Order: sequence, then structure tokens, then C-alpha cells
Amino acid sequence: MAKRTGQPTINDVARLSGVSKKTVSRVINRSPLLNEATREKVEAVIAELAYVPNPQARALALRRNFLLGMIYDNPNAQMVLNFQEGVLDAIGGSEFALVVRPVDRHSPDLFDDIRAFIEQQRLYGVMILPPLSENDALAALFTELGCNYVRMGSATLDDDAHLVQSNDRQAVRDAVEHLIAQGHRQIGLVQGPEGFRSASEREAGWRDAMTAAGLPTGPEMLARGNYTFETGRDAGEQLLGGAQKFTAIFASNDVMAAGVLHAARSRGLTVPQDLSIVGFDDTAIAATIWPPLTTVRWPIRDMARSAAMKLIHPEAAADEKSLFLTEFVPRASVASV
Amino acid sequence: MAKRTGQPTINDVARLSGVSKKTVSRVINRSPLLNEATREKVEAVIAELAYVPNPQARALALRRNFLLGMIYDNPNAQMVLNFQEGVLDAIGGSEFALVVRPVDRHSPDLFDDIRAFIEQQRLYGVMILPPLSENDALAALFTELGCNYVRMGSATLDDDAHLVQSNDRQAVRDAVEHLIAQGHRQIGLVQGPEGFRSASEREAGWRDAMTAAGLPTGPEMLARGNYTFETGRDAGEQLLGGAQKFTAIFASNDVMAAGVLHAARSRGLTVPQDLSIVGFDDTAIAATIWPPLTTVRWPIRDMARSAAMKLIHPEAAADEKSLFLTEFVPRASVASV
DNA sequence: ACCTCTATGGAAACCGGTGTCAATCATTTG
DNA sequence: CAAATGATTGACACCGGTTTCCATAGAGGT
Repeated sequence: MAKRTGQPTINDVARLSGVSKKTVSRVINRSPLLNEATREKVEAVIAELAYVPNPQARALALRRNFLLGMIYDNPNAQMVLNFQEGVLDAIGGSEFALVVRPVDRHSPDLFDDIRAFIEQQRLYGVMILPPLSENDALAALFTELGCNYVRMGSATLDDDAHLVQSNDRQAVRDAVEHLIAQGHRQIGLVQGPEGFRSASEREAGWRDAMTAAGLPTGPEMLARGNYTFETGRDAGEQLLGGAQKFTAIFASNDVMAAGVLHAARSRGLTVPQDLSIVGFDDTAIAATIWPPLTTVRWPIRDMARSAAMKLIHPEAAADEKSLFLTEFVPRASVASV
Repeated sequence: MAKRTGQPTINDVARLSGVSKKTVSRVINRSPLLNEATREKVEAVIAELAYVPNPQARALALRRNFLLGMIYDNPNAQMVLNFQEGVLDAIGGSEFALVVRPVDRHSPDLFDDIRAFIEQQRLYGVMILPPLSENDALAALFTELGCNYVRMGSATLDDDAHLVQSNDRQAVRDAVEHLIAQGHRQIGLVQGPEGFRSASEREAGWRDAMTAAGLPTGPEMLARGNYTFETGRDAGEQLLGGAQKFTAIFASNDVMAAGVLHAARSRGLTVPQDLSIVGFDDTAIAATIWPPLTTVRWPIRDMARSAAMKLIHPEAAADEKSLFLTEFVPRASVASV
């Protein structure tokens, strides 16, 4: 005669096991001050009823929910998805869930949209992916809103509690030095977009290696793209169509490297015999294109897991690993000269 | 002097505007029976305080939350991301949010994982992406759990209220007939994985066109992949390495088409002069590889929007568009013979 | 002026959990 | 044996909204 329509509530469990709501709550929350026999009795009833606490009610009472957010505007699908899987690695069997929010970083309403999103959902914490993560004003907005966050970045943006980063500059330096060791001397750079920290870090790595080897880094040696295939192709056209000759080009991400490959091929160049190409990220496209792309593996999945852990355990956030190391991945798009 | 720490509550709004909670609630929920002057007064206070109703409290009181779920296990990152954007198109400025849940469809715990996810989060509705969407037992699980759902599919799986699909079979037939019109007679097929409805639908489309033109469809004309680049390349190797000659190959998705391209090139074939290739999906990779891939545009983003609308407005779910049409996209990977 | 009828606003219960604090009970101590 | 101690447990308020139900005020009819 009671409303036996919905799912069982904590009251049902309490009644059936002959204890109070509060005791059931203690069982759910693994309170240590609880008689073992009582715990078992209540757990038996919970199992019998297949009772699962209502997350909304818990969220209301605890004044916190169990939702992690992820804000992104990234042209690289594989990276975003790898990130999502990394977060899932972290929240695994827990009660947390992942809320995603793609945004348009060029929209004039960007901040308003994000503010509305945060205020409406009141997420437990939010992860911000590059390039949005490099926007300090955005980080300030999160602080103002009282929303815990972690930024994914490639350079020091913040303290360790709010940052997960990788050693992009050193990684690019290593990759370019690999090219130099293969005998390359004219090594072009396809930069990432202006205002991207990852772009300037990667450019700095290229400059480090080139300068250390006494090689030219003048404006004729580089061209800018914005991390998309088309702009990578255009940058490749610009470099290959100029007076400067190149035996190798480093592109700041894999997708642009694919664009350079495209440009090279349309000019009749064979890769890697006529031109060596190196990318960055090691997303699926790197192994997919022909020839397979030499690149730098960027451990995004591990970084994502770490970012989620920082949010879930804010008290240990500063201890969680913050700097992740990249790995050079030699494939077939580089040849010696 | 009250606890002015957190965000404003409905009580703050009520007090400041001199009305009761209930009246504020009426304003929030756009109740029609409300004095216009009162409404404006309350709205002014809401704006002044930047008040946003607590979603957890609302969810508890309304016995429903504002979370849409998305369950996927798809090797194709671009498609998943496009889907996410399509959902965002639908939930736009509303209070809904999107919760994602990547799963491993080969895990023995798949059903238990999904059951735990649904029971714990109590989502308002869930979208299931292929190939999981093709699992009728999974749909039954959602029904059992009382969770509203929509399946994304390529054939009739369910009634219109629970399904968003596309005309894959006809689309592939059209694409293959295009090849035939270009003079191709030996047209191979790289199938999708066994047990995928989309795979069998696309195969059926190929058979339709080939049979109608009196062309061979024997076992030597096809090879199976599982929608990944590597298996596409292997299938390409298998077809091109056999006794049967091919002037064109249709691959059941773009990634596998890229694999076939890879295989062709490693055998010294030039595309499209020596071999024409057609893919399916029109994800970013199709325009990215060289030569740009002729393919079939699969309107996943629109489909996602429709799926989300079906969940948000269950009463109108059956009216929302359920069948989406594909579009042939000619690019440079096909030549006449 | 009197009496419905309808629009509006408020008090209190409720959604399903958790926190506070006191009550209960068994055990140990003086 | 009484009192003190510590381990368990429960009563009740509360989280921040919505809903039910009722009171009241103003409009319209006679």
C-alpha cells in the first residue's frame, strides 16, 4: 500500500533491518563506529533490496556532488577522447561521473557560457584542456566562482595543485636533436597558434636545439598553423615554396605534420627521402598516415588520470604527480641525409 | 550576519523581494498564474544576487535530474566527439548536462559496469552509440532499470521513440553504384566486424549494387576488419595480395579506408590511378589523408542532437526525426577506368 | 451591500539523504 | 555495588528546492 513504485529508499532499508536511517547511513558511509553484526545485517538488506543511495539527495545533504567536469575546445579528437578515458581510469568504480562541455574558444560568449555552466551544474571540480587551460583569466573565473579546477598545460601556469603538465620544450629539443644527429641542417618549424603556451614551448624547444647546434632559426625557417590539418598544409606550402631549402620539418602537432606531408606530396616530394617530418602528440593519425609519422608521445591519458585524482582528492592534490614525461617515437617519416 | 559564505538560496531571494519561497519557485518555473509586477520584482532580485537554483535540491524535489548519459565504445574518436557536440547543440542553454561513459564492450563485466553506472547516477536518459546500441540485451537492461534511452543505429532496432538511425544500406548502394558508373567492375569490400548491425547493413548495400549490376560478390571479393586502421590495412593486404584483381575497394568506414590506402601504397599502387577507394563516415581523417577520400557523409552530429531531444522531451520522442539521410562526398580517391 | 469565484501568496510537509547531540547499553573501575 | 567509561544507536533538525492545501484579497454578479 505504500508507494512501492520507485527504487528503495534508505527508510525501506532501515525499516526492514530494524535500525534507524542514521545507522543505515553509517553503513553506507563506512563509519568505523558501528557494530559489526549490525553492519552485516544492514548490508544483507541492502543487497536484498538492491538499494543504491540517491545521488541527488546525498549531494544535497553533503553540499557536494560527485561530478567532474571537462571543458575543451580542441581540434584533436583523439586527444580529447584519450583524455576522457584517462579520467575514467581515475574515477573507475567510484561514484564520480564525468560531465563534458565542448566550447568554442572564439565565441564572444565563452566566459558567460562557462560561467553559466559552472553555476548551474555546481560541479565538484573541473579539468580544463589546452588551449583554454592557458587562459589565466579563465582560471581566475574558476577561482571567483569557487570551483576547484585543474589545468592541463605544457608550462608553469599555476601551482602543482591546479596543474598537470608535460615537458614539451625538452621533448621537442630532443626530437630536433635527433634530426640533427641524422645529418639534417635545414630544419623548419611549423608553429602552433599564437597565444598557445604549448606552441611557444615547442617553438622554444626547437630554438634550443637549433641554436645549440649553430643552425639558423630565422623567420624564413618557420611558419605558423593553428593545430589543424589545413593550416598545417598551408604552413608546409609556405615553407616548401620559399627560397629556403629544407631537409626536415618539425610540426608542433601530428595533425599539422599530416598537413605538411600533404603539402610535400603535392609538390612531388617523397617522404622521408626528400623531406623528413616529425610531429607531436602520437595520436592515432600518426600511425595511420603514410609513411607512419615519427613523433613524440604525449601521455595524455596518464595526465588525465592524474588531473582527475587531484580533483577527487584535493587534500592530496599537491602530492599527485604533476609533470609527465614525453617519449620520442621513431617511425618511418625520418631518414638520414 | 547569516552564513553568507555560499551561493544565495531561494530563501535569500524570497526575503529580499518580500515574497515567499513558493512565489520565487513560481518565478523560476515560469508558472503562468503569477502577477506580472511580482514576477518582475523577484526577477530583479534574482539578477541582483546572481541567484542560480541548486540543481541537486531541484533534482531531489522533482525526482528527476538534468543529466543525459552517453555510453560508447568506439574506435572512431572523431565520431564520438562529433556526437558529443551534437548533444551539446540540443542541450544548449538548458540546465541539462552531458555525462560520458566510455566502456569496454569486450569486458566480461560490461553489463555489471553499466548497471552500476545507471543505478548510481540515475540519469535522466542515456544515449547508446554503436556498436553497443546493437545489443538488444543491453536495451533490455535499460528497460529493466527503468532508464530512458535512445539507441543510435543503422537499422531497425526498436521503435522510433528509442531509436535514431541512418540509411546506411541505401547509402552504400549509391556509393558502389557510383563506382560502377565510373566503369569499375572488380569492386572489393572491406566489411566491418561481425555482430555489428552497421557492418551487415553496409555489406548488404554493397551486395545490392553489385548483384543489380551482375558483378561478382564471392568470398574472394571481401575481407573483414573491425573498424580500426590496422585491420583495414590487413584487409587491404589480403584483398590486394590475392589472385583476384581490384580496380576499386569500398571500406565500411573511413579509418579502414585509410588502412586500405596504406596497404595499396606499400604494394606500389597509386591511388586513384591504380585503385579507387571509398570510405564511410566522412570523419576528419577523410579530408586529411592523401589523396582526400571519397566517402559517405554520416550526419552523426544531427543524429546526436535528435537523440538528445528525444530524451529531453520524451513526450515528443516519437515525433522527433528518427531517420537521417547520408550524403555521397566525392573527393580525389576515385578515378574512372 | 452581500456573496460567490478566481487569482495570488504563504505555511508546512516532503524529496532522501547527512550532521549534531543525546540516550542507551555493556564493560571496567574504584 | 555504584559510578565512570566507551561503544553504539537513534531522534531530530537540516540541505534547498517543490508541492499540497488553505487563507486572503479583489473582481464580478445580483
